[in-house]
Amino acid sequence: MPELPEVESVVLRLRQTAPWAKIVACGQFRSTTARGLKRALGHTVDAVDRRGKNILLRLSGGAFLRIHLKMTGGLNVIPGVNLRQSTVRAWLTLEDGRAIVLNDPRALGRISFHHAREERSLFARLGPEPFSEAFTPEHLIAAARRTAKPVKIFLMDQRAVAGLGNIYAAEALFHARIHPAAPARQLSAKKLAVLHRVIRDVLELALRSASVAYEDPGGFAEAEDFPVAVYGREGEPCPRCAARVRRIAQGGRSTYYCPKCQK
DNA sequence: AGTCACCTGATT
DNA sequence: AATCAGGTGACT
Repeated sequence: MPELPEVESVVLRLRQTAPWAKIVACGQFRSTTARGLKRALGHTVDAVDRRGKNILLRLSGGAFLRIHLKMTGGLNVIPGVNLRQSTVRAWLTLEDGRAIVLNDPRALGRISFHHAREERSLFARLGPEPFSEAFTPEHLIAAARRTAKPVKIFLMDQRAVAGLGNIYAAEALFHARIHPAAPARQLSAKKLAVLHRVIRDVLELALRSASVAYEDPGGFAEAEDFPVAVYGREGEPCPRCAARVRRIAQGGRSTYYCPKCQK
């Protein structure tokens, strides 16, 4: 999926399509894609929120739909849904004819219906929003002290901070000059304070780039001008020191880093 | 913490 | 044919 910046750009775009007409029909091609979609019928979307990488469509009556785009999902509002389009996985048709469509080539994206009271437990294990006041250097330091994970796994885990994925975790560690395999608990408070700051910097810059993404209704477009330093650049020169970027596997995923800058 | 599972498409 | 992909939850 899109990581936090791309999800946020989807949310901002959805908000621009308000006011919303009543949801009058819905559909999905497989049972696993969505749960309880029909319970949204007759309601309107009152607000669109984001929690970590989750999109929340708050409905009249207090319930909400939780949408997770996973790796390749996209959420679009279009004049009408084209069910011949192979990436369409689920849709909500509005009374004015428009449709909210989950497009996802890999079909990993999920939608679920929840009552308002379920929100707390649903996100109980999700860490603070990176731009919230709750996400302080002290919070990151305390979380790091509690884990045995390598720092890159720790950042992707969503419990210390919500919204980082494979790309921006690697990019943040590059800018903080921290080796991705370093145990999080062994990092100094000073290093973690730097990491805290670069997480915000990286996400903010990515968010600006991501505002032009997701124009492609068939899926998602890559953020256009985010200056990727190491991700996907195995063998290419580090932009800071020109050493070759290295790729290692962590938790079954690729991690990219500069072996000279990140000790 | 690593591995698999969920899915499909692009690339080697 | 095999490997990889911006995620995450359920295993071991």
